[in-house]
Amino acid sequence: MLTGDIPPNQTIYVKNLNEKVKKEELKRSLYCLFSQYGRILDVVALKTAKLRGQAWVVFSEVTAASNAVRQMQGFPFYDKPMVRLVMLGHESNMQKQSERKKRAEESQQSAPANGKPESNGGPTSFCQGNQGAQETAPPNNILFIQNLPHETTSMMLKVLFQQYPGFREVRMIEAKPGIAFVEFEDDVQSSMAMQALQGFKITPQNPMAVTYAKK
DNA sequence: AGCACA
Repeated sequence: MLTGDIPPNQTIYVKNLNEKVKKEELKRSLYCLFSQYGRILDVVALKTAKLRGQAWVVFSEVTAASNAVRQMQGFPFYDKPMVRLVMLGHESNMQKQSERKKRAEESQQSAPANGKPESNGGPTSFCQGNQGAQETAPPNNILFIQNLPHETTSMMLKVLFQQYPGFREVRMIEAKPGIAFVEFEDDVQSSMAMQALQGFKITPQNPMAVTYAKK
């Protein structure tokens, strides 16, 4: 199917995950958390002695994987910082990885969770803002920002977003801390800003999640 | 610490 070169890998490896979290919930939360950066094909997590506390997240885009790796370093996930997130793809296991990827694509319909947290009594709050991954949401000149620290002001966001052409304004809702709307002149310009500031951390535990606003 | 699901 894929011609020529082995495509650059789009799988990231995470470790130092909280081993007390049940496998299904872990996968669901990872899926939700990483969906901010792009479409996810698969999440693998096992609870065997050797593999617990680790996971593989397969993105459909390499750029998404690389953004996720950069921006989620240190993110407090179930009380443990995600340390040493890495992108896979050394010659040593290129072969295996492209097999994995193929399997992931084939079994895409069994991708974990569509953002339906069934609160099994655990902190399943990592979906708090997935109103749909940005890749599937239709472009909009208005961006929806989530996961902001509650002390964020519109002034702070203005400083960040006005660097990008077409910036119009920031709107925040007093009653709903942690989110904001940022308007641009058109959706090409809003998209540029989204790419640039996706995952930007106002504090280390708040990588901002930028999606297109719903219409 | 730890690098793959069947």
